[in-house]
This record gives sequence, C-alpha cells and structure tokens, in this order.
Amino acid sequence: MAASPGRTRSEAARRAILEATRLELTERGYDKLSIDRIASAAGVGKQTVYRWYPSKSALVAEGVLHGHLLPVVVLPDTGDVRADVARWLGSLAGLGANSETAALIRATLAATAEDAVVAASYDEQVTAVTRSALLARLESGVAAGQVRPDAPVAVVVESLIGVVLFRLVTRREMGPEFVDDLVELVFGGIGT
Amino acid sequence: MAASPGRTRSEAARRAILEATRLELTERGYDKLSIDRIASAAGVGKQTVYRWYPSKSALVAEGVLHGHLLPVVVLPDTGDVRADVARWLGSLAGLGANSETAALIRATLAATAEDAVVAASYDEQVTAVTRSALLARLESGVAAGQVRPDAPVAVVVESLIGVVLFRLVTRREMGPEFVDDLVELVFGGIGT
Amino acid sequence: MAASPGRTRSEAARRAILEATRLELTERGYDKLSIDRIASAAGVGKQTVYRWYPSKSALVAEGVLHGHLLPVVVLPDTGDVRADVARWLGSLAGLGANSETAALIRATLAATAEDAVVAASYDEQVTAVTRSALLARLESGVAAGQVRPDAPVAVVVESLIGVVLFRLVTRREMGPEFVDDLVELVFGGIGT
Amino acid sequence: MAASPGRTRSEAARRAILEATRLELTERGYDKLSIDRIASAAGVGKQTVYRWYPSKSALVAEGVLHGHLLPVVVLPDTGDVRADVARWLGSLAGLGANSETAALIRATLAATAEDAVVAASYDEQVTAVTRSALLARLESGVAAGQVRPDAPVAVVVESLIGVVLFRLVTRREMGPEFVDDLVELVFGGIGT
DNA sequence: CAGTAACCGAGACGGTACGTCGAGTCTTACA
DNA sequence: TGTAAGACTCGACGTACCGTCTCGGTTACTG
Repeated sequence: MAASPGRTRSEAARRAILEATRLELTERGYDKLSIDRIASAAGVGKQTVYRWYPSKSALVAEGVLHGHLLPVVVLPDTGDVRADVARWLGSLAGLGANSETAALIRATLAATAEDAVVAASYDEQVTAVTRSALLARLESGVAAGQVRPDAPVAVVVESLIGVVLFRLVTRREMGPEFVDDLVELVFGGIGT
Repeated sequence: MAASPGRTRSEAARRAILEATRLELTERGYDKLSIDRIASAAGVGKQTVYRWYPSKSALVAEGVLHGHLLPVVVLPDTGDVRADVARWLGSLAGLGANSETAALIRATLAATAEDAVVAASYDEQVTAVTRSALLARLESGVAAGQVRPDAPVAVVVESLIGVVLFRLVTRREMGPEFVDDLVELVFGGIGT
Repeated sequence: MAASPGRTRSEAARRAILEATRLELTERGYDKLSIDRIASAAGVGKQTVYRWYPSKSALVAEGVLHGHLLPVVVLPDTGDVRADVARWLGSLAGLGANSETAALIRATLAATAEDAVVAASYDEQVTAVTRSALLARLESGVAAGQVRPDAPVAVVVESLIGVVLFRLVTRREMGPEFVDDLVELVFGGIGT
Repeated sequence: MAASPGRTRSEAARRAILEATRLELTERGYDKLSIDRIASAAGVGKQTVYRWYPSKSALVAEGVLHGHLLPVVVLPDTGDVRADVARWLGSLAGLGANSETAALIRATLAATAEDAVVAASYDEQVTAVTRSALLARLESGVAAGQVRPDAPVAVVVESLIGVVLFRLVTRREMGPEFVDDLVELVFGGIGT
C-alpha cells in the first residue's frame, strides 16, 4: 500500500505515543504534559511524535479524543424516556466518581478551553455522538407520547452535557438526588 | 498597623501583578502565562510575585477570581421571573460575544480544570454569588406564584452556569433563540 | 567622645559581622560569600553590614586583613640570618598545611586578584609588615657580614612572598626540602 | 567518526563559548562571569554551555587554561643563560603591562585560588610548560658551565612564576631594575 | 527631660543570575 | 525514507543574593 519509498510509518509507535499521552494526562494534567517525557516513555524519538502530531493540542485532540480514551456511555432504551435519561445521567455521574477518568476529562476540557482547534474537534467527536444519541432517544420519546413535540431538544443536550462537565470541572460529584432533581427539571420545568 | 517588623508589603505591587495577569490571561490564556512576563510587565521583581502567590494557580485563584476580573451580571427584578431570567441569560450570552471576556473566562476555566484549589475558589467566589442571587429571585418568584414551591432551584443554577460555560468553552455563542429555548426548557420542561 | 547625636554604632555588631565573614570565607571561599548569610549568621540587619562596609571587597579588605585573621609569623633573630630565614619559611609552610588558614589565604588572594582596592590594602597591610621585618633582619645580616651589602633585598621579599602564595594557590605544600632549596637559592644563587 | 547516534556536538559552539568567556574574563573578572551573558554573547543556548562545562570553574579550567588564553612567552637560547632568563622575565613583565592580559591572568588566578580543579589544571598546563622550558634551558646552561650542576632548578621555576604572579595580583608592574635585581638574585644569591 | 537624630533588627522591594526543564528543530547512524 | 537518539537555540521555571528602602523600636546626645 505504501507507494512512496523508504520505511513505512510505524503504527506501533503511534499507539505507544497515545498510550503514554493518556498516562501523562491522567497523572499530571494537560498543562504539565511533556513531549520529551511522552517520547521517552513511549520509547520513541521526539521527532516521531512531531511527525504525527504537530503540537501539544493536536496530540490531545487527535490522540485523546479519537483514541477512544473517553468511555462511551450508552443511553438505554427501555421504553421509558425519563427513566432512560435518569439512568444515563447516573452513569455519567459514576464516571465522575472514578478519579482517573475525571482527571482525563478535566485535562481534555482544559485543552478545549485553551485551543480552538481542540474545541472544534471536541465538539465534533464527543458532543456530536452524545447529541445524536440523545436526540434519537428523545424523538422516540415524542413518538411514544412521553415528550412534547415542540420540546427544545438541542438545548436539552447542551444543558445536560454542560452541567455534567461543570460539576466535573469544579470537582463536585453528582449524587443521586442531584440526578433526580436534574431529570425533574428537564422533564417538568419549574413553572407553575 | 503593620505589626511585624520590616518594610510593609506593597499593595501597589500586588495590584500591578493582578492587572498584568489579567492582560496576559486575556491575550495568551492560562497555560501560556509566564511569571517572568507578568513580573516584567508589572514592573516588579519575580520574587515579589512569588511572595504574594506561591504558584500560577494561586495567582489565578486569589487574584483573578477574587478580584476585578469577571464582570458581575445583575439579575433584574421586574416582577416577571421568567423575563428576568431570560434577560440575565441574554446578558451572559452578550459577555461571551466579547472575545476578550470570553478568552478570560476560558482561561479561568482551564485553571479551574487543572487545579483543585482554583476550582474550590471558583466555586466559592463565582458560583456562590450567582447561586444566591438566582435563588433569591426564584424564591420571590415562588411568592409571586410564578415558580412551583418544590422546584429544584439548586439544580437550575448548576444547569444554567453549566450550559453557559460549556458554550463558552466550545466557542459556540448563545443566540437569542438558544436563550429562549433554554428559558422554555427551565420553566416548562419537556414532559407532556 | 562621640560628638554627633544619635545612637552609637555597635562595635559588637561589627565584630559579629567580621567573625561571620571569617567563617564564611573559610568554609566557602571568596566568591560564594553571601552578605545575606553573613548578616543572618551575625544576627544583624543587612543594612548594618552595608553601613560598615560598602562592598564585598571592602568587607574582606577591612574586615579580614585588619581583623587579625592572618596569623603573624615572627621572623626570629638568632644571629644566623640564613637559619632564621629558613625557620621563618618553615613556619609559613606550616601555615599552608593548616587547611583552614590556607583556605582563608586563598580567599584573600582571590579578593586581591579581583579588586584593586583590596590589592592595595593587602599590599599595605600584609606585605608591608613582612617586608619591613625581613628587611630589618637582612640588614642586620649585612651588618653581621652574612649578607652582601649590595644584595637586592626588596626583590628577596617579593620572591619569597610570591613563591609562598603561589604554592598556596596551587595547593602544593612546601616540604622541608623545598624550603631548603629555596634558602639555598636565595643565599647562594645558581650561578657558577 | 561519531560512534553514538544523535547529532554531533558542535565544535563551533564550544569555540564560541570559549571566546565569549575570554572576553568576559578580560572585561569583568572571574567572579562576575555570567553564564547567561556568555551564552548570549556566544549565540548559544545556556544548556549547551552546561553540556560542555558543568561549572564555571570547569569552563575556566578546561577552556581558558587549555586554550588560546595565556600567551606563551618563549625562552630564547642565545648561549648566555643569564641574558636569556633576563629577556624572558622582561617579556613576562611586558605581559603584565598590557592591562587586558593582566586582567585575564588575575581572573585566572582568582579561579585558581577558589577552585582546586582549576588549580590542578593550572599547574599542569601553565607551570608544567614553563618549568620544562626553563629546566631545559638551565640544563644547557649547566653544560655550558654557566650554571652550577647542583642548582635547585625546580625552585627557581616556582620562585620566578611566583614573583611574577604576585606582582600581577598586587598590580605592581615589574620594571627593568626589578627584573635585573631578580636575575642577580637568582644567579648570584645574596650570601657573601 | 522631652526631642530628635542616628542606629538597630527585620524584611520587602526591583533586579540579575543561577542551574534545570521543556519546546520544537536539526543532524547523526542505522534499518 | 522513517526511526531512536540526542544536540541545538530559545524561553520559562523557581531560588538565591544583590544593594536599596522602609518599617517599628532603641539609644544617647542636645536644647
């Protein structure tokens, strides 16, 4: 497949870099990432890292987000939209309780906050997946008569992701009551 | 007043440091903050910066959050809770439209994500103020019969701040329709 | 005696400074002298050090040289000039064998090499004493017919001090044979 | 030639460092040497200086003494030992008259006084060369019957270097009469 | 015998330099 | 040509001292 002459790029090296990056990110966070350390931990030349990823943010964007580092939380479909959303939120809350995962997400978010390219990537890769899943579920909820047809579904997605991330960033876990209240808010509103 | 011996610490120096930090944060973001640059811009010895703030995050936490950094958005009280919340959200959306302010908030959020101390400070200083203001307003809304008495008020605060920050971080402004939909969601819910 | 008003300068402080300086000089050498450390070790404010001594070199010059730090080696007078000079040189060699004293002399010499004011002070305070003593002894040697009347006495002084310091600086002790040979050289020359 | 992998160390950088060091040493002396300044003057990263020389004294020892720093003064051989030594000493006196060279030698001597490694290096590189040259010349003087066979030659070397350095350090030039007297002392002694 | 002037300790100030770490580039030998 | 290794320039780190300035608090002469 490699049409050009010379040695083919090592996929193994690329994976080692990503793995080392994940470790660094978990243990030290985004702004203490060191390419030197990653390269050395991955047993790889620094140049190889730069060949794959032109910058620290690209490494995080391409590597961390694409690299399946963030566990995917499945939104179930039991027929009861409200219960499904509640269970899904509960799982997210559980993610936050794992300190390694929480650190990884925080690091990703820091990268997002500091780099527009990462932000775009994040939006495409993470939010998009969640959004479409949630959207589909809510629409089937509409079909089942459990959600109003004119509900601002897009805003629901933003709000739920927003609140989850906000709690993660400020290191305040979401307990069961919080999740319940959040579901109550989304489905019932606060108006009289 | 100064009980201890030795020269009194220069409040002017402290303020110059904070001002220089604010500029740096606006122009370059959190992880490109350079103490060297801050000190030199503030016309201050590096040691003086470290005397006041032991670390980059403490500088951001103490100085930036406490201080004159994040503009306070007033929640009006016209008698119509829903309209008041809508106007308040609109103002927040406006803040995000100003790119300097947006950069500043993103930088602060990055600091929050990377440092637990900053996170605590952020929660105390920023969320607390907003929370109590919103809480008071919603309670007067309950008194006016515009909000149900058992509404999960705390969650409302978290959700609104969460979504605002999420949009800021991912650099997607909140347009008027988004604000409207958000208000509709909070007050009406999505259930049938 | 103190005609001027105000508190009299504390001689105790001055002495403490000199003592601390001597210690520092012995332990760390000239270029690692720290006024901060000296002041703190002497239990004295930094300003007090600067009040007495305007600079590091002045501190060494005034303090170390004047302060009787360098032991005075007496040139005996037994009637035999050559034996007396030999004994005197032997004593100097002995000084060099004491590592504290050697370090102190080396530090002083470093100060001398780096500062013209110290150099002048050194010449006046140390060389002058030795020179006049040696000169007097040699002249009484002339009177006793043990030294030629037209001997270049001044050059003898310079040579002897020079060689002693050179050996100290390059950390090569002068053994008894060296001293003997030196005496032989000075009194006998190398010519046929 | 380079057996190890990686970029070959830049000899050009090393030379630029030494040249910059020589300048600094001439202009400011040993204890005002600044690695920052040397690196910047040499157009070299500070790290590169430290890669070559682990400390200020190593820089002076390895670079300055080994190198092209101290001008070599040739001991002539005209057949008249005494005249040759006199001319050689005159040249050394001339060196001291050049203030740049004098400053450089003083700086080197200060380094020597303060660091044992430099001292060893100085002894090997400078004294050894002079010693062997002088030794050879004196021995040919012995063969010519101008120097007695049992003359303490090693001590002559030490004395001459010692006195030259001592005068340099105390900033008192050696005039022609001093040189003459010194030669007279060495060859004739002072005894009757 | 109250002022007041010079000292004292302490320690913060604006700086310069330290020696280390890391970024991103470049240059080797080898595969 | 890609790769591990590693030297390169540059810039920031956090610390140590420099010499100056400023505190509150003694002394000890002077009016």
